[in-house]
Amino acid sequence: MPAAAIPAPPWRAPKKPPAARQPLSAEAVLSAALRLVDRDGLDALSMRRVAQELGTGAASLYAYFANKEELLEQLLDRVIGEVPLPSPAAPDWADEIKRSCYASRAVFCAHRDLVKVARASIPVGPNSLRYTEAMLAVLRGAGIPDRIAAWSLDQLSLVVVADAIEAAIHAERGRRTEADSAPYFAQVRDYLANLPADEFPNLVAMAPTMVEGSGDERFAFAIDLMLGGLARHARGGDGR
Amino acid sequence: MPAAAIPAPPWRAPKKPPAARQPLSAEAVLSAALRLVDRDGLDALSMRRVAQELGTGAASLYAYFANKEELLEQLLDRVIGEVPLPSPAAPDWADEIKRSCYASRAVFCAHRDLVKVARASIPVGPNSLRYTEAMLAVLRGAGIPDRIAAWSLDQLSLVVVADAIEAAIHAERGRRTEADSAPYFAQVRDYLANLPADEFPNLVAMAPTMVEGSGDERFAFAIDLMLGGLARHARGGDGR
DNA sequence: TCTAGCTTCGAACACTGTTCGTGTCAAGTA
DNA sequence: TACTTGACACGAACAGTGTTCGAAGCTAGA
Repeated sequence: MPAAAIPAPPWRAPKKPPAARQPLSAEAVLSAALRLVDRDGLDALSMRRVAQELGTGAASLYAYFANKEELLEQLLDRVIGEVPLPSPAAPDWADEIKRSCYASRAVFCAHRDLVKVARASIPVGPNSLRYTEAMLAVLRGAGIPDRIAAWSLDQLSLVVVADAIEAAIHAERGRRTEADSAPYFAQVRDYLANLPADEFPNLVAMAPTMVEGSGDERFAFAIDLMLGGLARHARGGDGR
Repeated sequence: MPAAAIPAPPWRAPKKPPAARQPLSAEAVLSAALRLVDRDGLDALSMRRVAQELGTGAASLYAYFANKEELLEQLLDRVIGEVPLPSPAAPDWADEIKRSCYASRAVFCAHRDLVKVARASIPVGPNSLRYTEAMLAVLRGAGIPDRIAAWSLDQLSLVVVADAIEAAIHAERGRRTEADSAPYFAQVRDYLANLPADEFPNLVAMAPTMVEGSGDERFAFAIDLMLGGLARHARGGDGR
């Protein structure tokens, strides 16, 4: 008669806990990756850690993404999908563009430094395409010629991304609010003010000005500068 | 009588070949690093390979640079030193600024993708300071208010750097000349043209326009857009 | 001549992205 | 029901990274 309940040999036992994980998919990987970036920042996003978040190994991810770059690309597109699309029916086109730029910046800043991956400016993801389409509709609706519209949109995106990256860098270094940043900017100002005045007369004189203005103010200025140059191409002449 | 010319025991011998190397210095490290970037690109620049270029080990570099970031920072400043400074005595300030932006772009592009390291926009190296000083002199000389001058300079640098990065990315992928790029752009154009026309009417209609214009033309447009917005702040009103 | 301090750097650490080959399991076929 | 097939999963390994430690070698001062 066989002995009941023979314990499994311990050295052969461990297997793995089923972990109750759903069967893995590109969607699940992206969600895990985004969770990780939001929690620990872009530098913490390694293939191993994403896999760990899903209770698996790094090799499994390569079934859904050719490489890390592709994963990041799709992750960025997913975030861009959070940006509300501008409406071509808005009464003031310039205002609508401006509002949309602010919205983009806000979305990027809400995901730590993920925006750093936005390098190659040509957008290919579905959400990026939708956004580009909507922006083009607004610009063309304002009577801006196609060439100007296409190139300006490039430049606007560039400014938004660059500004979001800068904001993210500051935030990562603990300068999240204006109050947090004050000591840092004061330091920069003092450094500039104490340069040799004969070689750097302008920098010395402008030291306070150089660090003036909040991130929001500088961003607003950049967008306005761009739109100011753009307005003269819109319907109705030079746009003043 | 001692035997002459006893060969050293081979198993203890190797030591190292003197390699006729000068005693290592921050300058020498930077030169080696720049040589490496120019030859093999930024991705090839690892501490080990820079050290190898100098016939030593990676650990030696840390006597001169706190870390890789500091090395890259100084490397970039060195390259910025190659840009000729704009002259405040130029007859047309806008033209001088434009010329300087072109010169910067050319210098960046001459060093492969090194420009990618230009992220934190606040410049601290001596050459960056000299360049900023000279640009500020031109802008202030044009009667542009200090705040506007400071913020615009930020934006101009941003555009120059971003454009140089984009050019570098294209170049790294073998699209160095316009002829090299043609097949790639044709591909992008066809992709856009074949999107569903009901969801992307503007992108489909503008497909040829989206890829129109050489890198130089687009860069010129970006700078002009910026200067167009800036001109209205210069002495003499809105600058048309 | 002997010591003190500085420069140099081999070896090691803890990571990274990516690939290979095995292992597992469900569906389809005989 | 038994067997095969194919897709998915993933541990282990590879070649590389930035950085640190501690032991050597060298030079200058006593």
